[in-house]
Amino acid sequence: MSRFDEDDAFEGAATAVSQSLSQRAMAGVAGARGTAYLDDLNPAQREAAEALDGPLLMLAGAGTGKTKTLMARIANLVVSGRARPNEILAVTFTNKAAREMRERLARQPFQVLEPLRWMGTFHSISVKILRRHAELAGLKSNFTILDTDDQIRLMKQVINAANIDEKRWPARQLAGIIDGWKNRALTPSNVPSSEAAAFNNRGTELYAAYQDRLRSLNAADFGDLLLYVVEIFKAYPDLLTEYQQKFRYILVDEYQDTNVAQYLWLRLLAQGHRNICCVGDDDQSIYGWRGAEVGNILRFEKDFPGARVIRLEQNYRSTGHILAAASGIIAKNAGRLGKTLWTAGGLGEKVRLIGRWDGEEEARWIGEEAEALQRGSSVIANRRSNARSKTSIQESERLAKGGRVSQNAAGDIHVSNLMREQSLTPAGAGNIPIPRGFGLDEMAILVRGSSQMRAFEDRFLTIGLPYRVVGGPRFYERAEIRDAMAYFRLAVSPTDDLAFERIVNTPKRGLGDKAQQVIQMTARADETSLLEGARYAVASGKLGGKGAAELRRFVENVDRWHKAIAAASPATARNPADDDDELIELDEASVPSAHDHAHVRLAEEILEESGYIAMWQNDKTPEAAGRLENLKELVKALEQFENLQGFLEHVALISENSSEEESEKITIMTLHAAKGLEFPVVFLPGWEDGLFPSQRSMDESGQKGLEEERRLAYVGITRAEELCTISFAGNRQVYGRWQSQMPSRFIDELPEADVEVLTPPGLYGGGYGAAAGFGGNAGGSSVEARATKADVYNSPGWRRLQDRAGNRPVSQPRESRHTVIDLDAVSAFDVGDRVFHQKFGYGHVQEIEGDKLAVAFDKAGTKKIVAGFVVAAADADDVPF
DNA sequence: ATCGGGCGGTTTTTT
DNA sequence: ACCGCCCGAT
Repeated sequence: MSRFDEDDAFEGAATAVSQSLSQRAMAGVAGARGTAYLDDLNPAQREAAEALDGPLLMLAGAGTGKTKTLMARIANLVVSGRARPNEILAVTFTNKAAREMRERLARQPFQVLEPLRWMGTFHSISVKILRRHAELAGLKSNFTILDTDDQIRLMKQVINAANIDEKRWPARQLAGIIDGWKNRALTPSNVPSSEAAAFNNRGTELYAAYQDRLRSLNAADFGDLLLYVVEIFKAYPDLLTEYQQKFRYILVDEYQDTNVAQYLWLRLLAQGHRNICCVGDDDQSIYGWRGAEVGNILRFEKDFPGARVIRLEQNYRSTGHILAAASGIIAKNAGRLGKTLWTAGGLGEKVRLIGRWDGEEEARWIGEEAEALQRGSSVIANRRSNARSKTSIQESERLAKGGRVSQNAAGDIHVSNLMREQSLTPAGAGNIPIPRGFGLDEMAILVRGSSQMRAFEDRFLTIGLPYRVVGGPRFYERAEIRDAMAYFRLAVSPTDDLAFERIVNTPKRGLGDKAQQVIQMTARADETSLLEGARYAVASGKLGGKGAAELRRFVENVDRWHKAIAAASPATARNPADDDDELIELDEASVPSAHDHAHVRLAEEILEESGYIAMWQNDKTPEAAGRLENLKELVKALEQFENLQGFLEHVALISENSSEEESEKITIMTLHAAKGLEFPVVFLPGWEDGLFPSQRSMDESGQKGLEEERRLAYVGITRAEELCTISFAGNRQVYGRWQSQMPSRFIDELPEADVEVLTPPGLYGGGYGAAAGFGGNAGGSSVEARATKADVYNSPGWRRLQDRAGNRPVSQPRESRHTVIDLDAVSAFDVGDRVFHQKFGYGHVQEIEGDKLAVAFDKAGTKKIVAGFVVAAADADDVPF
């Protein structure tokens, strides 16, 4: 299979021109007169770009010009003669970040002529290193990389082999546990005894078994890639020294997202020279749930004594009000490194806050607002400026009679002189000023969870508003793509048993469980691959009937494909251990710029001859056409590569949506996906307790979880450049059930002075900010504060709104049967109390342990819950639904 | 061997 | 409400 230099060959194409130049221009940088690239940096940026030696932590807030600074720093490293580009290790978290940095570097006024060969993700760099020293980890250098899907399937096998009921102990859960261990750089023998109880007391045993299985398949999962490198470095100090000397300077982006394994990886490499520059923002750490340790960044100065810390705080992205709102929220978090964003620009628009009746209306309002903004107005400003129109006059009359909220036929809320009543808008602002007209692709809707997306898609389809969903099912994760890839994998390495299993009966070849068992048995008896087992099973007559004939054809096909591949790539014979940078350069230089496309034709043949294409052509379901399209796209993507091996390696580490259309569309994506992006107009819907902050985060991680949610809120707001609109709904369908929602506690945390409330009175009674102090637990009783908000939904304004809703079933919001308990009010419960939990329903308190309760739920069994997230319930008979 | 109905699970996402 | 998975019926 492919080796570590092949992605270089791919990336190499883009740098081919500078490549040939590099042989002459050893200085590595051209176009830089002295240090001109430092000129347009602000003082902090400049300091960070010039502090080249020793450990440096660059705390770069959102929109503070981090990448620009990094570019200058890299140029500086090279120009000052401290390092050649290939002696700089630049690590990013995602491929996207690596690609962007590479492109950005290419666009600089100066040019680093040699490529930064060691710029990439933790994983891709690890693979590079690991392919050279695979045998030290018990692998061959052509090991395959399993993705999550393979991983789960393998784990299922391990669980079944251990005679465990896979129903009660699902593979996904085991995968989560093992991933967690790998993230913390724990090998099976290192797992602390305190965690021995994991997975029915057999976690470590299964972990060991899984690792054995992987090794016998010559495969590694994502976690292994990092873990093995760490293990090798620890076990072979001489080798580590080599790499320490090779990477004279280390740059790390998004340091707040690193997990323990990545931290150790970096620390090992940086140990000698300590020339490590970590860039990050503790306030944007939002991946704790998958093992990221904010602690890494908080601890930096202890890890690297004498480290410099430079803060980039001048923000070039957002207006003053937006920054102030974001800062106000994040200030509620404890244990920050501390950073205050400021801007030299103006205050701009206030952050706008609006409540709606339910999720559908929220989507409806945002859709209309998006349309209005295109014309440079706002739905609300619009209505007002149209005060002469008939409906508006009627409404004005109604308002004059004391009605404060009305609704037009479309169900829109018309807002009266709310602003003046609430004194939240500068006096005399008779209109809501909208800075300018915005294009749809300047707008984004950022949601907490993908389940929220559908309401918007539904609505936008109805009104014909073009939208784009980012982060849907990834191209390379689609079934048809994975099937096709399995064919390619098997053709490249006929011993790839996982690939064999996946496609031996796809399309249907009459090979069911029975036949596949025979193949497995035969292969195991001969200690050989499934393909060989199949060959023998057919030849020896162990397998008969029409399945056998099909299987024979299948085996023959694979043989033929494999031969074709072997014939086309003599390079496979080269020993990867010989590779070093110089050799790679020669290789890249000799790559013909115009590939002949033999491997593309072969891929087409494979898909044809296997009957896979025919399978979808015969499929009458509506998705079939799309799947065929995707397969075409896959084949097309192959053209970018030299051979199938290189392609497979690339895909193993990368997943991206390949089709990127250009037309004007509003973007819908999750807050997580939005990190690092910016939009002039941002909508942040669904700010409701339980949804955002997410109930589950809080249940699972308590205060820590809440703080991560808060950082997510911070990330969301700081995506906005000019206009940021937060919204919430009073009712929402969750898992098919209608639930009444309470506005997010984060809304209370927004600084009043930076927020403009567009919500009709009554929808948010008690006045904005009435509940301030909740969550900070400094103020008075949160119980009261929350109760006040719950009452909002029984207020006259709310009722009226409800009556007028007309076109929908009016489901009376459930009355609060319970009082919400303060996060810290543990003593509020006794053993035996009846409690309610948003997700698990009703139950009785069994045990109290610090701030955690053990609750026996009626339906969900016994769970440990943080006390703040259950509420006292009236009595056992009082069960709703 | 293959199709369909019932059942449980259900965030966020990368590599 | 929806999706994927497993088992029972064809």
